[in-house]
Amino acid sequence: MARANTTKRAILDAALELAATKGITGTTMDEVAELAGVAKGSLYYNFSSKDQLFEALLQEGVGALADSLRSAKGELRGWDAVDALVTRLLDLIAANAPLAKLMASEIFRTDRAWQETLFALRHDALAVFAEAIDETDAAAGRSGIMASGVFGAVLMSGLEWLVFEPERDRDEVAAAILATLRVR
Amino acid sequence: MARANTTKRAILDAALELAATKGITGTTMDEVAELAGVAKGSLYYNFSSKDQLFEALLQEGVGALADSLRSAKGELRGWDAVDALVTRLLDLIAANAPLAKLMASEIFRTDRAWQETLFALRHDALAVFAEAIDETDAAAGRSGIMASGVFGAVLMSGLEWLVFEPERDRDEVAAAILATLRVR
DNA sequence: GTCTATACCCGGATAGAC
DNA sequence: GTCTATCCGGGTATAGAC
Repeated sequence: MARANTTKRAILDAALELAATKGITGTTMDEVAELAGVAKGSLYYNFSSKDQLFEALLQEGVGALADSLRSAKGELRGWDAVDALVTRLLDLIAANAPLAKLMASEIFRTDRAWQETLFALRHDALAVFAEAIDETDAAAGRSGIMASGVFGAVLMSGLEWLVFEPERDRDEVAAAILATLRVR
Repeated sequence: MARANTTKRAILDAALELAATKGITGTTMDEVAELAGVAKGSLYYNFSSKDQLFEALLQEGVGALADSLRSAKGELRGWDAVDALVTRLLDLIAANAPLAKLMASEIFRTDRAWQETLFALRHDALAVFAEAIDETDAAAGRSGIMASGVFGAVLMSGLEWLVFEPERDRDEVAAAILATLRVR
């Protein structure tokens, strides 16, 4: 069982790294097995199919993201909370760029086997932003759209930074994002 | 030649529609041929490969997007220009949701045959936003990051609207996006 | 310029030994 | 629980008739 868990871990890590650059459909089970250092048979011992492997991967990754956002909000309210969430999300993206890339490319796909799962996870993460925005005076019953906007701004700026301008430092990027948003 | 052009058009339209939901890798040439109403051989007569077909598709789509943004900016400067660009981009997304989905999923891929092409197009589109931001007093040498943020906010809010909350009306969505941004 | 038919390979999944 | 070997469907691309 401990053995199984470390194998599972290796498989999930390999799958994430490959999918971040090649996409999920573009990643083959052979490649995952090779990078994980296990035989292909072991993939299918630990996961029932390729779809189920990537569903587990997204569940773990996006679930952890939502949890971290919730803890970042803590007792903060309104724009203060949005400010803290933006910064936390940027740090999460920086610490897990492969997951961020994968989210960016999967978030609007509606044909996947794991669609329901991803939709729920996406909702959990955005709900934290929406909740904070609802505590401001700008929400006006459209905090869902606004939450997506803030999330999208951070995601795209964060990946722009990591992929195309990695020489910049984190504080500068955080400040740039906050400068475009009506925070405070 | 006129014949070839209409065939090309049908192929490109079919390819875009399919790729918007299934992704490029997940779209097969057989499916494109069937939806376009032509035989598979005609695909390869008009485009040398699947990669080249999708490169042409992105070139056409993102190129037109950049042109439209530039014309929306016109003589406007600073926050007024950002405001106009946000609204125009939202309209472009609404009018061409499949392209918007495709962009969202392809923009951070770095392993594609058409990587160079897409990078240049992406730069053209973002440059219009960056230029407007540079005309404000908030740029501080980081207009590239800020432009990505604004673009990401509009793209994600726009797709949130079209994919998950289509009952809202366009003006409401535009207002919600602008309300999250420090415009004016 | 468009079609049908086919070559060829690669990817997901399974069987069964160890 | 992990391996190797293999099956089989489906995918890109090409050949050649019309």
